[in-house]
Amino acid sequence: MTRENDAANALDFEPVLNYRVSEAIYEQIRNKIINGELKPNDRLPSERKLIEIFRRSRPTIREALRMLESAGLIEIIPGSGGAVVQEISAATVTQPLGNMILLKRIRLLELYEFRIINETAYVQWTAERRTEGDIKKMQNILKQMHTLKGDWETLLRYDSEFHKTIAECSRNEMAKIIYNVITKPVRDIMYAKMGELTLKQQEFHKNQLMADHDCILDAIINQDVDKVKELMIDHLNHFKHLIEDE
Amino acid sequence: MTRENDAANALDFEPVLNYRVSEAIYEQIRNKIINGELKPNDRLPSERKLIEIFRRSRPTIREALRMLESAGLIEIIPGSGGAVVQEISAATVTQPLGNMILLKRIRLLELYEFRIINETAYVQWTAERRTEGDIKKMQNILKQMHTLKGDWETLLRYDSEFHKTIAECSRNEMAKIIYNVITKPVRDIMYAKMGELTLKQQEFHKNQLMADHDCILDAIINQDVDKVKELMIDHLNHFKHLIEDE
DNA sequence: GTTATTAAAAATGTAAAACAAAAAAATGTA
DNA sequence: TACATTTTTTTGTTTTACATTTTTAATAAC
Repeated sequence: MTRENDAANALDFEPVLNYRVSEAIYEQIRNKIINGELKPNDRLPSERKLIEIFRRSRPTIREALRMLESAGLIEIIPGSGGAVVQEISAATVTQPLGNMILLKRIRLLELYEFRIINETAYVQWTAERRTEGDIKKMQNILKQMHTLKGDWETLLRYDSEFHKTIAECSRNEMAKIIYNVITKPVRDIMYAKMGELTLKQQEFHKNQLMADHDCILDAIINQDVDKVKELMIDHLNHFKHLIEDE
Repeated sequence: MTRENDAANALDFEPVLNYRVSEAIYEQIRNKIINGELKPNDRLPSERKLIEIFRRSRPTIREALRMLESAGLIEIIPGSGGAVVQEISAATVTQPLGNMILLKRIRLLELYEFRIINETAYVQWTAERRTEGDIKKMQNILKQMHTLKGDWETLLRYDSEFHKTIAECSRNEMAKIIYNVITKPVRDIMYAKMGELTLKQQEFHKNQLMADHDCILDAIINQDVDKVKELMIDHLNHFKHLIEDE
């Protein structure tokens, strides 16, 4: 830190940005969405009306709309007037995260390491806070899994649903968000790797998966926080090797 | 799942998208960046040249560029010809994730709970992986903090820098991202709350803050993983009440 | 009167031409 | 060579126009 920087920080100066009109328009609309003035399914004024409102040309307006769309904040349907404010989804985060993985800025092992400590926490919270309804929901998923003869794809879908339910039952909104964000890239790789294994190996993993889940749910029901933590760590470590050296 | 859906899935149909020319151009350029054909600091052709290459009008080209920019893949500097491919950074994930947190209106206590389990993990990783350089960096921050007489604002800035350094030294890219996303909303509230306290209370918290940090750094240096975990949990719990009932 | 068809209106998608502003490159001068 | 000025290039913005698609309204048929 230089002295100049300290002085600037103290005075709370900020670099002058937003010199582009389209960015300024983007900012204004974005803020109204962020602070709730514009809610999901609300319609923005049509392009022509936005021209009148902002007193700017149509290409400029359209560039702003393109940015909003790219950020996942609106969806534009031609013909039917006005862009529609979107319910923000995990995809808006999953996509750039996927980019980072593809460009090797994040190693999958780091992501998995991160997943382990997070899901361990979620399952602990769930063990503490689970309701009768939660238990029924999780039991149902496992029951369906057991009656399943099927392929890996469907099995992994149920596996994902089980973990997702745990995240939801943790009653922590951040847990849900992060779960959704992390899951996709990790699961994409795991599914691919699973296909490369022999049938015997696949069978082994399948049995392990279901046994692990059963134990975890038992511990959740018994609210055995320490045990559920250990079980989840073991469970995730069982499948860690599938994404190693990637 | 209906039978129709299953049939569609089996045939691997996908909805027809990309009807917009600007999106198709965006996709083409994005793919060249993702697969490495275009590397960071490479320059895209100028808008005029892109018009010739894609044989499309300028507004269409510009909308594609605006999308690429919005995704954090390029930066456009006026005058100096051509958009520059960006080194993809955590910011591309931080921004939409930040949007999500703001839009989901997550309760601060949930966010803080999430912060505790995450930062506890980060500090454990850091204790395991810290280098001599890491230690020096953290010692430096604490030294500056001790010589500081100042106000809460500067103190909290150093506090933030200490925690941020821990996240960075954890050598997990997700840790950095999540730290950056969580920090700001939590810290904004804490700073406001701190101002409402009496001078005596402020002094007490100030001393606690610095004592905690010293202990944590000691444990990091000694690579005492269990202890550092306890210390971080205690440290964050000391300040938890500042955001309660918010 | 109700329904189906058709035409009009409105909205987004795209194109072309023009000018402003700012940065880089080229030029000329000392 | 070093500097200042001019020219060129590039992005930012505006205006006008037309194509395409969807919605709405009007019209015709039953």
